[in-house]
Amino acid sequence: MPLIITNSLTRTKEEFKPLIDGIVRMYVCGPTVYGLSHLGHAKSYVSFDVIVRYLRYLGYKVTYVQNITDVGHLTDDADEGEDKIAKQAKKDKLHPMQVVEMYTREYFEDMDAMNVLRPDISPRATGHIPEQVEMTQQLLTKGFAYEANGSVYFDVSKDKEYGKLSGRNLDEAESGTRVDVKSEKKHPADFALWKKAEPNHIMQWNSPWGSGFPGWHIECSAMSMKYLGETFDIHGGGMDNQFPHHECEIAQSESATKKPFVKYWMHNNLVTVNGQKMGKSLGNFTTLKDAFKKFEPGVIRFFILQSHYRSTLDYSEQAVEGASKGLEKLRNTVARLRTEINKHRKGSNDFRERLKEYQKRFFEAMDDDVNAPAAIGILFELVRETNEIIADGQNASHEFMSELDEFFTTAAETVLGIRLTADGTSSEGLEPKLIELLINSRAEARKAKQFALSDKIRDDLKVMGVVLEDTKEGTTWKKA
RNA sequence: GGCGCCGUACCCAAGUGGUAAGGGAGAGGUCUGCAAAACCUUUAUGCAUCAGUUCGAAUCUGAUCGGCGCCUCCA
Repeated sequence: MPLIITNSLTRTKEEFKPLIDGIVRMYVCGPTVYGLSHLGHAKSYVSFDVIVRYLRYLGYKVTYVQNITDVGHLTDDADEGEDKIAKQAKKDKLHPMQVVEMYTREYFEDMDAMNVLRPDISPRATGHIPEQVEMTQQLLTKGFAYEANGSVYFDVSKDKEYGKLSGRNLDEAESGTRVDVKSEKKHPADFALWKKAEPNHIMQWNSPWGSGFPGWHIECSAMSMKYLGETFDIHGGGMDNQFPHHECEIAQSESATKKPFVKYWMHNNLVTVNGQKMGKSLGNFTTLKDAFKKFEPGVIRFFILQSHYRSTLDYSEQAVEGASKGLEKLRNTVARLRTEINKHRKGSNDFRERLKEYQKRFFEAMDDDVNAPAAIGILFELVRETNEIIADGQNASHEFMSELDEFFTTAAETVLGIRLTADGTSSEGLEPKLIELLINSRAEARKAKQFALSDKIRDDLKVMGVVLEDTKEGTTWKKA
């Protein structure tokens, strides 16, 4: 079964065939580091994390590049207004690079917590000013750009294909646009490659056109092509970046190289709150740091994966709560399965054929445009069957149980990045030993029918955030 | 105004022509000193509405209603 993905460029599902056999070169638009990441960011980076994981599982050698935008995006429309990072810096009384450094660290911390694998290369825009200047120069030389008053703009009228990703044409954009025509630009859709800086602008660099800073789109073109080549396989990002950002990337890149820029464009959909986009401007966002106070990071990841990457996901605490319970169910079953394996039970392998069926369906779902929610659904069907086998199973063999465990591990942990053991529960250190001691004392009290004492131990532990659960096999504990 | 998306149970959410996945919540049950947890069973004759195509439609076509995204920085 081949892997099928939706290509935003052709608006169809296509079989995935990398340009070079066995190798995938992939770029995803990273964050602008002037604030904490929120759930919307998480949806994008978790989605592409699973795509990378699955490509690697399929045997591709993936080079995954994701930029850090630490300069150049403006607060305002029409290439005017303030630099967002500089604005935040002024507010916090910090140097812009301090702001950038701080939020870059926070970003990686949040992603690490959600088990998002780090990109192979995390290039920063400020570290690639020469590349951006060079590309701008190239576009000027080839006649696709013009200089105006110390700034350089891309001339969209020179690019016949401008609009092919977003499906809009320039005439309509012109009549419908709310952006005022800026005198410097020849056409309102022209966009800045390089912006002249005012003397008080902190972040500025020398260039052939005077001191300034790069425009919003050039960094992704310059950095992706530097590390992945002039044509590469996958470019990803949020749907809200499709226009103008990705459209402009295509325009400037293909004008500069005269080659196709990207084979497959993949766009993740947005997180909504009561049906509305979660975003900075609306102020309806929940930062990951805040979400992690209520939910384990793995739960947020699981919640995101229960919707398709191309669908919106409506956020509410109730919905995440549901995901949390579901994840716990999956983990409980796998944990129980693992203790059963060690009992070395003898039995038949009658379930093997059925397991193969589940495996087939799981990978078919993943092959169909990385349908993680469908794949998770299949995993839960297997969870129910696994529980049944454990409950009445004199007949499941040790070998079969091991295969089952192996599949759960591969599917959940390797492919989907879902940790099957809860974060923060460790068997190391003094703490678990002390809890075991208390559990044993409580067991003795119960045996002696001293229920007041046994209940007090249970209640006191609960206050400390340790929950005891009585099962047939004895008492287990976990952190609430 | 232009381009595009969506409407599936109380909540989240798969399914894009063959008779409604999955998770949560709810209900019933097993277990249990009690409680919790866990596990099992159950829960949409129907997929916004109306019409059409078809042997067959949540899925295709048209219309209507409702919600949203992009066209400003945004994942």
